[in-house]
Amino acid sequence: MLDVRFVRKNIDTVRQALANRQMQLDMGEFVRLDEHRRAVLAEVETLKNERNAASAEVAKRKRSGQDASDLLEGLSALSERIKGLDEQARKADEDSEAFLYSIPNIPHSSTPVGKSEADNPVVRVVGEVPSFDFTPKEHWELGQNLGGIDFDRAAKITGTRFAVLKGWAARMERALVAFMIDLHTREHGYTEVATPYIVNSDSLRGTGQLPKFEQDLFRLDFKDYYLIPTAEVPVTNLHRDETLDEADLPMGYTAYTPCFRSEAGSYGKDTKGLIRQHQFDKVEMVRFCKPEESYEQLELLTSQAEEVLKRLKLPYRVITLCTGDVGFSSAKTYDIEVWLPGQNAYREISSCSNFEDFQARRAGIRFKPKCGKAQLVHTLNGSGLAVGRTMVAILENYQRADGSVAIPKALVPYMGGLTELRP
RNA sequence: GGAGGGAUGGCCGAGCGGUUUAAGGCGGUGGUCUUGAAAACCAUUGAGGGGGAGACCCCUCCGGGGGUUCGAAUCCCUCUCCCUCCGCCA
Repeated sequence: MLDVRFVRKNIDTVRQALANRQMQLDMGEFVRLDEHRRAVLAEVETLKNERNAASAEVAKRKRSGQDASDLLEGLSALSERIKGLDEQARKADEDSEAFLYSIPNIPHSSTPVGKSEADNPVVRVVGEVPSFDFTPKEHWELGQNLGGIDFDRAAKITGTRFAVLKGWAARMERALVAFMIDLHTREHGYTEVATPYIVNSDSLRGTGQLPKFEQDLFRLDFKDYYLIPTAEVPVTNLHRDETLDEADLPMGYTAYTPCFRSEAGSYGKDTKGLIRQHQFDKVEMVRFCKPEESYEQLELLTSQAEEVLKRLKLPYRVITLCTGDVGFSSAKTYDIEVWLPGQNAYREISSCSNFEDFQARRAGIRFKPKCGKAQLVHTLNGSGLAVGRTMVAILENYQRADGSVAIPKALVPYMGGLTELRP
């Protein structure tokens, strides 16, 4: 959420940001709602001031045993008027806040202006794309031939967009999680956390999934609970409504969690394989920092996600999401795309974003500087990495002509010494 | 599932209709003292919103929501969460 006072004073900046994001939103409506809200507020506050003064006078007289019935006479009516106006003020507040919640973050000046994903510039290309003297297979074929990935039984147990991993594949998922978490905790200074996979709606509002993206979530038919779409939600909300110590910043958490997404609106997209599942595993990194350091923190975070791919010797490229493609809450996002020989394409495997104070404002996450008032932190997060897609990338990049697949050296210790998979 | 107890500022904790503009303590910050530090003492120390060029002023906030009242941290209803005991349970 943006600062209401910022929006009020910089309405044209907001309009430009919306245009750059290819979004239609009538900011004139916001101005009307905001002015109405302040007018009602001014009126009700004047009356409350009157009432408070009169009540204090009543108290004073009663204490000294004097009669106060003349004062009491009009007060009942005044209170009734306040009650009515308070209701109007509440409504006006709700309306303008609802509008404010629908305004996306302002893209950072370094976020390139563009209409769609076609305009995302490539920042760097890393690693060598492997060449094959045979036609490389796609991962689902490899995975099924090697007896590790079973989509049919998953469909029986649950439905489409689920997978059962068996034997080496189940172990590889566990190995990848351990490998990534070890890297981030031992070498990148992150604190590992294990959080609930179910969160309440306050948490989802805090990170910006609600109110706008309810259709992407699995909502439980129990209380106000949702399955998490990413560990970003529980981990960022660890510090919701807290004031952090300046000395602790910047700080980072890493967490492994499954993620649950309804994938509403993506019917027919990536229907085969592990790329787009209702449930997938992900290792996430979340950072909290001071405003002035958040862009260097974004570079750091991105490099830490890239390090996973470097260690696994998987070729990838980094792109900057342009204004037309960057997420609702993000001011700047780098996507890391891994090379998939079977698809002959780069596919997203990590997304690293700086939300500046957009989430912190919603979630009430502050820090107290040595001198001065508490101010909002900046929050960042990035996948480090999506585990299923990492497995996809290993299968496709490490495949051989005979259908066997080598295990990346860095992963061998985590696979109990296993160096290759054979049909 | 049953029966009780609780939720107050960064933290602990008093308050149980109008001298609460939330006592007191801890912590934080500034100062006095000191070569420096500690101790002691003094002062200061929440958030959100609105108005104003500014000095400042006003409104709201004692877990959430609703009610009673001229007036609610305080009384009533309701929800959430935490604790204790019983039952069930990985």
